[in-house]
Order: sequence, then C-alpha cells, then structure tokens
Amino acid sequence: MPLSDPLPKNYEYREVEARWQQIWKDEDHYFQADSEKPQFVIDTPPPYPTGEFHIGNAFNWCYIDFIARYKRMKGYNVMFPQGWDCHGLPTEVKVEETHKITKNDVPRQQFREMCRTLTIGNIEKMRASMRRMAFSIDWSHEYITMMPYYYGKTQLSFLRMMKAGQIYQSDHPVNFCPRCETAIAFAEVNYSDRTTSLNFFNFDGVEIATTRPELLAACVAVAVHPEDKRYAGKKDTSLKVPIFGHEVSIITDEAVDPSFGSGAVMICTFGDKQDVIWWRMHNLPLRKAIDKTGKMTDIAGKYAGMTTRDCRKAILADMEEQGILIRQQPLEQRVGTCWRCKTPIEILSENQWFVRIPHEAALKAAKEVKWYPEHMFLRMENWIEQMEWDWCISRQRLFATPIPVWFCKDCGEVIIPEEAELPVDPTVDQPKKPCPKCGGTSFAPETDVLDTWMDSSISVLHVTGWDGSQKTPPLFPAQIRPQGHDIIRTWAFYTILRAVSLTGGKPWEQILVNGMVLGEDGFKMSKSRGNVTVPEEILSQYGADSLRQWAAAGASTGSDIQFNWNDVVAANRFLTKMWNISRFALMQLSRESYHEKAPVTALADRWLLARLDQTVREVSDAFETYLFDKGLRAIREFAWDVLADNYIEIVKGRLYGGAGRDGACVAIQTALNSLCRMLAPYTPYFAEEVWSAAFEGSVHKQPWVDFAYTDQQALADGQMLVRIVTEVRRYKHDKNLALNAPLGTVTVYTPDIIDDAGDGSLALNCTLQFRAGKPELKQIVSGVSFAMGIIGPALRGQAKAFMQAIEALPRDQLIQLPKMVTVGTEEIPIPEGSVIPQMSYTVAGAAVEIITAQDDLIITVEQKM
RNA sequence: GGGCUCGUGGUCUAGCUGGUUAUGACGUCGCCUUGACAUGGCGGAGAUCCUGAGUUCGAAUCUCAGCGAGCCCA
Repeated sequence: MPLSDPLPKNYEYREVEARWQQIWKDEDHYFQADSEKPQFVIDTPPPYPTGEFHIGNAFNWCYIDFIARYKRMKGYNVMFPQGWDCHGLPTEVKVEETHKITKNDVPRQQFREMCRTLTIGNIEKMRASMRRMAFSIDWSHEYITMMPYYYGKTQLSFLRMMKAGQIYQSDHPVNFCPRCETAIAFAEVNYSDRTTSLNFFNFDGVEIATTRPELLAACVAVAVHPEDKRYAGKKDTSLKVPIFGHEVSIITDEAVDPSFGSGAVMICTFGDKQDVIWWRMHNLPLRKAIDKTGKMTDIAGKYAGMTTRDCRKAILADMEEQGILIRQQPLEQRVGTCWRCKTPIEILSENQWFVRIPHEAALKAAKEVKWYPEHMFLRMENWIEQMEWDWCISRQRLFATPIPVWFCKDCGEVIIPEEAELPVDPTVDQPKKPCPKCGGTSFAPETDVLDTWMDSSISVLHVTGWDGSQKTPPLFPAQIRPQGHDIIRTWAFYTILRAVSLTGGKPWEQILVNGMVLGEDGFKMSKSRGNVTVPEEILSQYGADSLRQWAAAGASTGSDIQFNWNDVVAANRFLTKMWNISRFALMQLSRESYHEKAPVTALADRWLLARLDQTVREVSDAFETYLFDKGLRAIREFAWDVLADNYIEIVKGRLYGGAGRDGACVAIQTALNSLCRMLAPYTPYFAEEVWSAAFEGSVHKQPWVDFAYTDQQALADGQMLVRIVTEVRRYKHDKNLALNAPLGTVTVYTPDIIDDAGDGSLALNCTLQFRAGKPELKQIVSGVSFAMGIIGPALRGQAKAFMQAIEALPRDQLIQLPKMVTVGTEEIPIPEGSVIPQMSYTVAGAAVEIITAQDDLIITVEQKM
C-alpha cells in the first residue's frame, strides 16, 4: 500500500480539485459501443447555451452525475451525453443587442451565422463550469442542435411525420407574439395578472361589456345565454356594429355568463380562446383586425395602421363622442404573455404547421415510464387530458431548423426533398426535380422555421442512435430521463409524443423529476429580487464537492430546494472531518504493520463492520431509488457518528497499546475503503484524493461496495457499549472532570454480560468490569412505561383505562406484577410484556456512586479515595 | 376557478405504509486544547409537528374543512 507520505494536515480542495481535473481523462467516461455490460443511457437535458451554467442546471446535473457514477460502479455501460439546445429567440435578441441591428437589417444567412458564433462561445463557457463540477460527461456524445448533423435529423423526423399524416398545414388560430412576430405554442404562453378597464357601451340597443374595444372591427356575432329572459326572442336577429356598421347576428350559447355585465358578449376573431371556441362551434366568419406586427388591418377602416393600444384609445374616444360609451370599471384579469419577452399575446389565424396530438398513445407511453417521484406523472396526465389544440410547430423567426419544404409557384404543391438531401435550407437550396404535379420549375421556399422543441424532443432518438434507417434505434429506449418539473408539459411531453409517433414506443424506462432551486429567501431566484446565487461563487468559496453535497442533501428528491449557504458550509466541514478520519486511519495503518487477513473478534470491531453493513445496504437502496439525500445522510452518520465519535474513541487505546491491534486495523481499513467508494458519486474529487493515498488505482474505476457482514449480537452489544461510554462521559462532565480523567473501578450491570475486549477501560481511563443482572442496591420503582405495540392490539378500547389502572397501583406492586388488574368493574389479565416498570436505585452504602440506573443498564463507580 | 406539492425548535430539514424520549444541520449556552481533527470533542437549552374537526385505544403521520406558501394550468 502506498502509505509512505502522510496526508497533509489540511484538505485543500482548491489544489486537489484542480489537480484531479487535470489528471482525469475524458475517455474515462466514454460509452463503449462494443461492451458486454448492460447499457444505461441517460437522455440528458440539452440546456440553452446562455453562457452561464446556473444553479438550477448545476442541481439537475448533480443528480445526473450521481446516477452516472453509481451505475458505472455497478457495472453498467453508461452513456452520459451532453446536448446543447441552440435555436431560439433569446439568442436572436442577444445578437440584435450586441450588433445593434434588427434581424431584418442583414441577410438571413449572415444573421444566422452571427447567432451560431455567439452560441459556440456560450457553449465553451458552460463546458468549463461543468468540468469544474466534475460531471462525468461523455464528451464523445456531445450534440449541438444547430449543427447540420443534428438539425438534419430534426428535418428527417419532420418529413417522416408529415408522410405519416401526423404533421399538417392549416389556417388556424394560433397564439402569436406581436413583438417576436412569431406564432408560439400553448406551452410557451405564460399568464400574468393585470388591471384593465371593462367598457360598457351601447351596441345597437344592447349593452355590451368588453375589455377589447379595439376588436370591434373584428366582431362577428353577439352571444347571450339561451335562458336569459332579457334577450328572449332576439335569437338570430341582427345588430349593426357601432362605428363600423357591418351586421352581426345574435346567437345563443350556454357558455355565456348571464351575470357578467349585461349578459351579452361580443364575439371577435379573436380576443381570447373562448372566442375561438365559439367561432368554430357556430361556424362564424373570420375578420382579421390585427396583423402579425400588432397593428390594425384595413378592415379597421380609419384606425388601420394604428397599434392595438392607440386604436383602443381612439375607439373609446369616438364612442364617447357618439354618446354610446355608457361606463367603465376596472377589472382584474389574467392575460397570456409570451414566455420569452412577456408581451401580451394575440390570437391570430394564420397558415401554420401543426403536429397532431396522439392523446391516447402518448398517455399510454407516459404510463409505461416509471416516474420518480411517482406523483409527477399526474402533471403529465392532466396536461395530456386537457389539451385541445394541436401543437403549432412553425415559427416566423430565423435562428432555427428550417422547415424542409418548398411550394410550387405554378400549382401551389408542397415539394419536399429526398431524405438523402437533408439537411436543406429551402431559402438557399432548390428542389432537385420539377414539381411532380404540374412539372413547374419555379419554387417559393417555406420561410417559416421549426419550434425549438422540435429539435430537443428528438434528443432521445439522437442519443440512442436513430438515423431513420431503423424503426427502433439500436439503443432505444433510453434508461432514464432526468429533468425538472417545469418542463414536464414541454420537453417530456413532446419527447413522448415524438417517440410514439416515430418509433411506436416509450422513449425511456424511467424519468427522474427534480425540483426547482429557490433563493435563500424561499422565492424563485430572479435578478429583480436580488436572490441569485451562481455556482461559480459557491465553487470558488467551498469547492465542487461541497456544492454537490448541497444538491444531494438539501432536499428530498423531487422537492423544490432552497439554496442555503449553511448546507454548503456543513458539507465543507464534513469533508474536513472525513479528511481527518482518513489521516488518522492512514496514520494507524502505516505506523506499524498488521495482518491484513487478521480475524475480527473484538466487540467494537465487529460492531463497526455490522454498522458498515447496514450503511452499505442503506446507501445502495438509496441510489437504486434516487434518494440521494438519504444515501448521503447514511454515509455521514456512519463516518461521523459511528466511526469517528464512537468507534475510534473506543479503540484508540487498543490501536496504540498493541494487543488486538490487527482486528481494529482491518476494521478501519475496511471502513475507509467502503466510505471512499460510497462517497465517489457524491464527492468525486475528495474520494479520489483519499483513495489514491490509501489504495491502488482510481476510486471511480472500482466496483460498487460489495460488503456483507451480519452480526446481530455485535449490533446490540456495540450499541450498549456506546451507551456505556456516553453515560460515563456525561458523568465526568457533570462532575467537572476532564474526559480523560482517571476514574477508579466502574461496574456495568446489563442483562447479559458484555465482552468489550478491554476497550472500555482504555477509552474511559478506568477499570471497567461487567456484571450480568442487577447490583445489590436499594431498588425503587420510579415509574412505569407501556408497550403500546402490545397493549393497543390486545385491549383495543380498554387500553386507556388499563393504563390508568396500572398507574394507580402502588409502586412496589410493580416489581412483581400481578396477573390480573381491575379495570372499572372488570378483572382483566395483564398482557405479557405490556407493562415495563422503570427502576431506579439508591446507594446502599457509601462505597459506590451511581452513574446511571436504567432498566437494562446500571453503572456504578467506586472512587479511589 | 382547477390540479399537484408543501406547512415540523430562531433558520433550513428528516420522519409522514399510525405505536420508545420527533432526525440532522446552522445558530445558541456551558465545559474541555485528550497523542486525526478547536473547520474539533462532550454536554445542555430550544418544537401547542399551521388551525379546527373527524377516524382510532393511540395521529407529525390517515380523512375532511379552513388558513398560508410554491409550482403548473384555466
């Protein structure tokens, strides 16, 4: 064993972490294509390359890395790929800001190139943080969605689904962000509260309340409740729209709330989602009053060209002038906003591309996946069941995967490329053949691009080796998807949908859902709140291993986790403690040679190994079910409480003294070895540093701990030994004695005699003798306790009265319990073992002093005079 | 308005398939520099387990209602 150099006094995480980062090789974590081992493929989330790896990412990746490292040690062929979900609006916005341009100021291709350059730089920065965190990523399986090799697959998946009839083009109302000038999906709509004014006005004799007067030009009907007596007989009569003058009918619909305003509502195309429902149900005409840039269209007459805001003011002013504006009142409402730019969305009817939602198949696949924690499945179920519209996948932006389609200028036919031609950019490339329908040779490119989720929702297909040549990719399905609960309805759902549509099966066997990271104040981290902590700050103050422990132990799996410096500091202290334990262990093991195969016979040594056995099982179980907090707690308890505070203190004398030293050395060596392995997934730097000082090779190449040691007697007696030590410590403390002060003869009375191999005497600096049974002292009953586990089931409703009866008995009767007791008017038998008298003792003579007197443990001391 | 999750010492947190003295950390108080560690050891104080009702012999744990928080959705 390489034990020549003692460990330095302090654990310098800065030096250690930097050093191992240099020594470890990327290849150590590569997935081996030709391996015999069972595969464990992780469908890692591809983060958006903002340039900053934030604490939410760090938290998520810690979970992934715990799993990857554990599974490797368990003998799996692990793939921990790393993707980058590049496309999207934030990068476009950043480029516009940086270059002080708008997307239309430069050629399309040049703008996209600027986006790519920015993205590459951002990825570079984030990779550095991830390496510092010691994430065991397989960099040979990195993917960047903006690269041709990836977006070609996105396009291929588009064509396949289109050919299968799962993707279609349609004129349909969609959520539209006028600021981003693009359609967005429901998943991208957020809702926020705002106060607006509800305007009551005279609509050709009917009072109408509306929050959107600017949509008057788009009014296509007025609706009332069928039972509303105020409008009885008015059904199908027509009204003249004020200001604009076109005629609309009165229709009836159950969904109108008669108690809201006047009970009559104007239907416009489109003010909100309800308008869309009515529009479709009643087959109403379409009047587009707002265009894609949020300006009024020609049908708005003199208001054309105004923004919706200006138009609202102008129309309200005109209504007032005409004397038809009755009154206005404030109204709290929730308005849909674009999740990226917070602009209120409009619902516009535009020609867009859609993916059909296969509700049943998606739900079935979602059910087949094992969810951790289980209840997260409900979120998916609720989402799928309430989806009404298909998924709008076209976007009117630039930095995204192009939709691989042209239109024949002569006949309008949709032209698609051969799969072998992919990737294509229809705004650059041309179809290779004339139009199959009319033979035309001039084409218009589809300038719309794909929703970014179209890229990221095939991550699992990409990492499992999908290239379109096979129905099921070679490594499909992946074993696990780790992700946050915020993207269940997006990434998780879309991935299931795409896997079902393209392969017919579930994408992963398991999904592990982690919580959100909240700030120290318990609120979501946000710059405006000033409660943001970045991983780099934690890394530079306490190191990666401490941050990783916070992620593991800060909250149970699935719960949101509050960031907390205390936990990071505590994690750091644990490393210090563990370091000193390791130093002590290595010092002992190298101080003098010992027999590595020596039998372990002393009680303390057997107790340590039996407790280690328990710990190993607990930690292994925790990893199998992804309860990382539980695993780390078990390790800490074993290392700190069992090993350091009790075991080492108890056997120190034997380690220095000589006799029985071998067994202790074997026990310590075994414990240290196991601890390093169990810590390896949590604290890879620390575990490697200690392992390399004590053992051969890399801890990360070791198999998971395979240790079994069952010894019930040692567990019980060891625990008793710990109690004895604790009691004597307390006694010395109470007597203001130093803990190593000599104590004369201490006698321990327990039901069965304990053989501590002389450890107790050395540890407590006294002559410790063990006796079975009870001492010759004056016994008194100080109280009584009950075994509820016996009394409850045996006596049910009589339990309380029974206990009261027992407590009412004279205390001295409890030493020899009677067989029966009177409860109320009834004599009932006392169940075996149900009543436990609490004994205490007094000193008969002055010779001994009592340290403690409990039911099963009495300790006396005979002070040397 | 609906769904999900949660409410435990000053702070954060475990337990929550009902049954010893409710776990641990941070903080706090006292004692101790003992040959791994003062970034430590030992000991202590500190909890109406959000409120109310119910089920039960027994509730932090199960049920219902209320209050409050977070997330997701309408």
